[in-house]
Amino acid sequence: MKPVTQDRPYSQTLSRLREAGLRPTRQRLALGRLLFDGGDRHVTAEALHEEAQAAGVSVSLATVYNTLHQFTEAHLLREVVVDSARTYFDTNVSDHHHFFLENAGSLMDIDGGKIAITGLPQAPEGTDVARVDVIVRLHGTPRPAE
Amino acid sequence: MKPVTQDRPYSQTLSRLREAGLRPTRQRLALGRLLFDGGDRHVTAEALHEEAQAAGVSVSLATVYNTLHQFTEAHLLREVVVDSARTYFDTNVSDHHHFFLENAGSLMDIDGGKIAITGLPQAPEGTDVARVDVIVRLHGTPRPAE
DNA sequence: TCTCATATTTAGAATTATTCTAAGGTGTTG
DNA sequence: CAACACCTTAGAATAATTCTAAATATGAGA
Ligand SMILES: [Mn+2]
Ligand SMILES: [Mn+2]
Ligand SMILES: [Zn+2]
Ligand SMILES: [Zn+2]
Repeated sequence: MKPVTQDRPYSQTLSRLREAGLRPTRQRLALGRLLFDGGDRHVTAEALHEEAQAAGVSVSLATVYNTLHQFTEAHLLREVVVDSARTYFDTNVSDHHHFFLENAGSLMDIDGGKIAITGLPQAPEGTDVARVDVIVRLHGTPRPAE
Repeated sequence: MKPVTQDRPYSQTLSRLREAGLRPTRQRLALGRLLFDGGDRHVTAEALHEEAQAAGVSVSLATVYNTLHQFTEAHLLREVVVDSARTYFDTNVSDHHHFFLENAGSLMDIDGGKIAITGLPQAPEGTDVARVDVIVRLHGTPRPAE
């Protein structure tokens, strides 16, 4: 009888990789589980790399970058541009927007269905709207009022 | 009788610098004129540096960066984050949003007064909204329909 | 199961935007 | 004009990301 390993197939990483035509390598499976198990996440390459190390998964930073980009091409992730210094990858690929806490560098989702934008001028001749991003930039309040 | 030089005081760069407490150096005056003469502009440090060279103004790239940041602190400029590879500086400091043509890397203003965003959830406890950015990402259409 | 072509990983070098350092030049004020 | 703080700048340093090219793993077929 097989022992119940700590395999957590919640994320169905394996089938996701298959559908995307990506070989289920040890690295991609491990990163996929870190990314897709549990809820929605916003990660940088560096942060995911450290998380992998901490989880005992040996993956190079180059592979983390490769994998994040491949997952993005496969629409398993999307990029969020909020900071010109680092790139965030988002496991939530549905239509949504973001709170960005500039101090902490952390992102929170805003459901796309809850927001409406009116009065947008039409896109210039010869262009198509690829996406509309709303970023609500937040600053921590120094002291909670007493 | 003084010749009519190509000084174009349209931008009132000198008085702007004075108000900001910045010494009107040759470099800051030249960059200020490039930025503020004529209409609203969206520039990268590199692009402004090249423009200065082309205009025969000798300024180092480090000074272009310093100046852009000082102008931003003085609210003569603002930063626009649309691309995680480069920082854009915007001479339009009024409330507005952007079209971003991803192919060309160019920005176009959308008047802030024309847009309304409804349904935004309130900012999390302990945070203040510093700004709301709307970015409409555009892709060029391959062929104009005939 | 073995083989082999192909996909993948990776260390380390390279690239690129931006920032830093520290030394010399400039604007302002008395 | 002197004095000093402010500025500019060349070049080095940083940091995120990409590239290179060599080693390794995967999977289809024998
Ligand atoms: Mn401010
Ligand atoms: Mn960078
Ligand atoms: Zn998100
Ligand atoms: Zn603008």
